[in-house]
Amino acid sequence: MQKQQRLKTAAIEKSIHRDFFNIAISVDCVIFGYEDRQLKVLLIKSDLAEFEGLWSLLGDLVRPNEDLEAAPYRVLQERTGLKDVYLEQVHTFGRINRHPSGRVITTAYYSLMNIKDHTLPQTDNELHWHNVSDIKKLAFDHKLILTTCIRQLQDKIMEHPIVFNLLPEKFSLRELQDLYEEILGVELDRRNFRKRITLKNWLVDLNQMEEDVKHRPGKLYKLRNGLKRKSGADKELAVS
Amino acid sequence: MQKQQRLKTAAIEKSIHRDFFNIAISVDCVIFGYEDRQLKVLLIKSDLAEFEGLWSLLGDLVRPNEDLEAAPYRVLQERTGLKDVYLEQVHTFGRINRHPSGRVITTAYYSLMNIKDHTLPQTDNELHWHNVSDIKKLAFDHKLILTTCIRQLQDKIMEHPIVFNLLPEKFSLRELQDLYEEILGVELDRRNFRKRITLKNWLVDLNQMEEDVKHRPGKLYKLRNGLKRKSGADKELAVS
DNA sequence: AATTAATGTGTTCTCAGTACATATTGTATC
DNA sequence: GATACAATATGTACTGAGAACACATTAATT
Repeated sequence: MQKQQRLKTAAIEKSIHRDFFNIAISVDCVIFGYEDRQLKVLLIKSDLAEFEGLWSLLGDLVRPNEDLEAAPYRVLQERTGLKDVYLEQVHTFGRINRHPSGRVITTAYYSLMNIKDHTLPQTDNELHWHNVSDIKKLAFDHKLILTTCIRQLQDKIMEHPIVFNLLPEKFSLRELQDLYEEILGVELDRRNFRKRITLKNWLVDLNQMEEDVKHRPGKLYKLRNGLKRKSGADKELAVS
Repeated sequence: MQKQQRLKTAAIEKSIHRDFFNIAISVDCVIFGYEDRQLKVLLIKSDLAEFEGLWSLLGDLVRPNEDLEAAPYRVLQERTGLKDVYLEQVHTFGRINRHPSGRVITTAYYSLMNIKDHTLPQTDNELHWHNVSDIKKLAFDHKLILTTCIRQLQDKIMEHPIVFNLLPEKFSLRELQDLYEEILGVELDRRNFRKRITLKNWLVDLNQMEEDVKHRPGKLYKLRNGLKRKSGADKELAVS
């Protein structure tokens, strides 16, 4: 077995020069947005013949001189212009035939952003927000990746103050509850929801009221300072 | 931006033939065991000059015709002879310089196995169990990987019946509690622990007693049928 | 037979989460 | 301007998991 370990190391060195070990690695970003009470995801038209007419996640190959964690940030900045976004690594997918052009293993990240804060580059009309609930089929294994990310998002939002990345700075409790209901796919009791949220001490009452609403305006809140993490994806930079 | 997408696909195709995109991908396995009230991990002596005298996790490059998820199973079988093990994907690590021999991105898995059930290959004296609490430094970024896996293990054991993979088939509640205390790094109240565990309905009372213990023997239990998953790592095979 | 050191079990308390009803406020309608 | 409407705002009782805590039981040792 010791021999095997040596072989392994030798193989790593050779892999830089031999086709045999050539496996590409990419990142794919599930970019969530929220608008009109709908959870949305940013997709781009696939340009592979195999997937004509299908949409796909935003992704790119990891560059040789780029940290893995840096790649999704780069993709996001290239596509949306956004720099400071919430990003989280979710899972790495590597079935042999998941990419028709060759062997590509991909690490999936999800990101949460406020759609209204930044308009998409107008030059690119192949880039659109899609309602998550309308998505039936995607290119590659991207539907599976999307599903995995949604599940992880659902598991996290009650414990961690992350959904606020999807909302404007000021929001009402009703807006917040709508968002939770949309992500979790369930209806929540208004009184209990308020209690749970206020108990967590995530919010600051701004002593302001909603404007331009049809009925009685609600109070406005914002996320408490210090809770907005740019990313949960930098485990690799943390102290060991 | 549309152009960029085309470039991306072209790049994927070229990457199979060009050195420029040559990034190797490996898997590393954090193989946990438990013996003498100590959480252990299986390590191998590193044979890289850069890491002389240091230990490292068991890993290998992913093969071109091998699903990513299959790689850690192969590594485990090669190293330990074990086939049916609990395996879970944890995180993918890809800092540029994490491997001295070249650019290698690695996906980390952890595994839980019962040390006594299978002796290690005697041929390989560079392969040993180490107490997790004694480990200070490892080769590569393997200490960080280990820490990440331990944290994930801690997060999971109260909700999911997985630690039983570390125990013999029959065990007493005291043994189980010792194991939980060792993994979590805390002391637990015996009465509350029993209540929490029995409430989950994971265990079957075997109506047998411990033998060869110095004092009053305790009852023996086993994991209920149907709860022992071989793996939680096959997300990619699940229904989308 | 007495001692020891473990196993085995029950009660109370706290707190988060759930179920549920009524008062209040601003808008829209007549 | 009075009324209806539709949303916001808030309080109370119930349930169940988890934590704090004390005493009886059993088998091995002396």
